Amino acid sequence: MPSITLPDGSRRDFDQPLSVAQIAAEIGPGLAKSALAGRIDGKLVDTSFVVNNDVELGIVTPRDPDALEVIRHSTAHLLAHAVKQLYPEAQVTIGPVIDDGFYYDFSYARPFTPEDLEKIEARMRELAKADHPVQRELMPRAAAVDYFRDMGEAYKAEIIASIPSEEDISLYRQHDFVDLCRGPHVPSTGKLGHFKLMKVAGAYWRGDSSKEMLQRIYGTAWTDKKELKKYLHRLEEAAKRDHRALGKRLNLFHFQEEAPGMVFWHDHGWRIYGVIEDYIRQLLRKSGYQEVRTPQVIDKVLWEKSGHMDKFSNNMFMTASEDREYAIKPMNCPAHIQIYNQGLKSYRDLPLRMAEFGSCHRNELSGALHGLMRVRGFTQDDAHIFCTEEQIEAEVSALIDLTFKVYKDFGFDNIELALSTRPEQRVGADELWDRSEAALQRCLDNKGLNYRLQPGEGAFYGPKIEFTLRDCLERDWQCGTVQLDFSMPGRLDAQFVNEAGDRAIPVMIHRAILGSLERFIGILIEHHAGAMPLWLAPEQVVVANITDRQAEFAEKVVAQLTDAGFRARADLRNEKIGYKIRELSIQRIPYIIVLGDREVENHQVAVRARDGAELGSMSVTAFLDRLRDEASRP
RNA sequence: GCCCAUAUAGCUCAGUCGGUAGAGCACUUCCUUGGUAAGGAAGAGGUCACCGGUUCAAAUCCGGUUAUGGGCUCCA
Repeated sequence: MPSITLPDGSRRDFDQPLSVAQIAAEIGPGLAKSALAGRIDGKLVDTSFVVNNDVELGIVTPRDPDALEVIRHSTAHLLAHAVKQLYPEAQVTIGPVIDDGFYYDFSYARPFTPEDLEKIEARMRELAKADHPVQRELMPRAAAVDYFRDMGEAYKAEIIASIPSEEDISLYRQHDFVDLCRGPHVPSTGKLGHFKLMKVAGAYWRGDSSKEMLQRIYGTAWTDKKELKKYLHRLEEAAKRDHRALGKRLNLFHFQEEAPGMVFWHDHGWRIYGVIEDYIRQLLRKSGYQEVRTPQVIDKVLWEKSGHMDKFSNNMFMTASEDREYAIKPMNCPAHIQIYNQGLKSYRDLPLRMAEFGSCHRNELSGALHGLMRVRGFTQDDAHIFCTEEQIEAEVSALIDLTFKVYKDFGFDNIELALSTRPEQRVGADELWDRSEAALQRCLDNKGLNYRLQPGEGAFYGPKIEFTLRDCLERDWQCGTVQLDFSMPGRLDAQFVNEAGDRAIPVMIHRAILGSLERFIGILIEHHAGAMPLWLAPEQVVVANITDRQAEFAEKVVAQLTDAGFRARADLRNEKIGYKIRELSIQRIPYIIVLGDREVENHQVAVRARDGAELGSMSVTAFLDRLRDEASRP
């Protein structure tokens, strides 16, 4: 007879098998009412699951971290239930849980409209209110295939038929709706309610772009009303930070129809770009890199040799002149090898670290473009390290440290790592892949870093470590990358003379820290909501006079600030001070200096910080000290 | 590239049933010299994304193209 260990360590013995729901009721009526699922020895089960041996049991209530998973999954079923009632000809396919919610893919003759979504959501609420019990049943696989095929659910039948095992299939039934599912689910639809349908989009059947397009309905679901509201609020906040809107408002950059995916940088945006470039450049010098610059247009022959034409010709911009075909440089590594190849290298030259603010163009699919985040023309903070196999670990280790430092300087502390291993389409012998994957893994392990394994996600020439940073809205951005490459140096004839006097092929490490400057600036804009930290702000100080009488003094103050290396200007327009302050505040200027007759008389400046704080009057020297202190970080 | 939606003044957006275009902000000029988030008045500003079709008549209806947005796919 079952003996149940509860999460608090207490044990209860029962003299007959009981369901999770019954056990919850034994513990307390409140618990029985709020039970959504059970967790048996760490595995989630339905509340109807019958316990007949000794286990550890947790009751999943809305307060349990696992509750969201169950609720979202069940809400996806509720969505499919409503769609089948309203549009019986629609076929169901899959409906998984995702970050913040769920989706369900349907096959239907026409796209769902926003009005359809409203109707569906209303029906979902009715079904939830009716509190239909959700029941699990088992069916042999072959019978399940027939069952769904007879219902006209060809996609479901296909999914079931592709499940390899011969074990029974579990189905979940609620009212007149039944779906294939592993579960678990909430005991009845009344447990659901804090959800909202978000949008419809197209999605390929089985994620394959050669297969038909389905209608995907996205929804969000939470354990209570407050959580749902919090999520919707977070979306609003994210929308307010959209770098495309801020880029326009702050006059940083624009895009236009004639150059899709290519940035027109305006003065202020280009200042940010320049500050970042200067920062990286100064870091490169300290870290033993040489900086180079390579051509934008290079004969296609080089790209054939490197293997890029083979794999990426669809995404490369081509041009021709005098019967020669050229590619617009999509990446910098082959060009860097050309520099490396000038002059015979010795093992004493290694490691040789070569960096470039590499301007690249890739003809990304039009539908993939997205503001600064996904562009066709961009600049990588790229570098390649030529080294021996023995040097890999030290180099990669230093790169990991360097990357963390850069992110920290830009205000990102929350960084995740991933190790991506050999993809299906690749160059190089498996033995090389074994060695390079092991080398990266050793680096991560030796540093004691946690990382996610991403099998098959490596580059075609080697495995990689990827750095993902999380911004203040908890969104993830993959930026940095360290890639090992045992193939390309050999393909492009890179060599060095080793200690024995023989020719050997160096290993190449590809690495970028920011990724692309364009994208990184987009991330910065959103992370800071346009209010760039002082050292990055395009305009650091604006000096505003109250009347014409202070114009001359204002110019003098600006000159002093500019001489000290700060980005400052005067706002001498014939406008009231309140008007100027409002406008400059909207422009997110870090410091506004207000000058009236008092300041002129005392030879002081009245300082107002971006957050609205008035810092009082001080001498220009004192203000400069403050600026220097703040801007010296990093 | 695929699915859906959108495109009107510099910006944000209205524009009903097909009858030649409207607001706020910004801009220009004038008045105002005002102490910490919008002072007042006047003025100028549009081939309604582009190409074609229907119609006596198209911002409006239809088709195509381009770009953008939300997804999918892709991402060296």
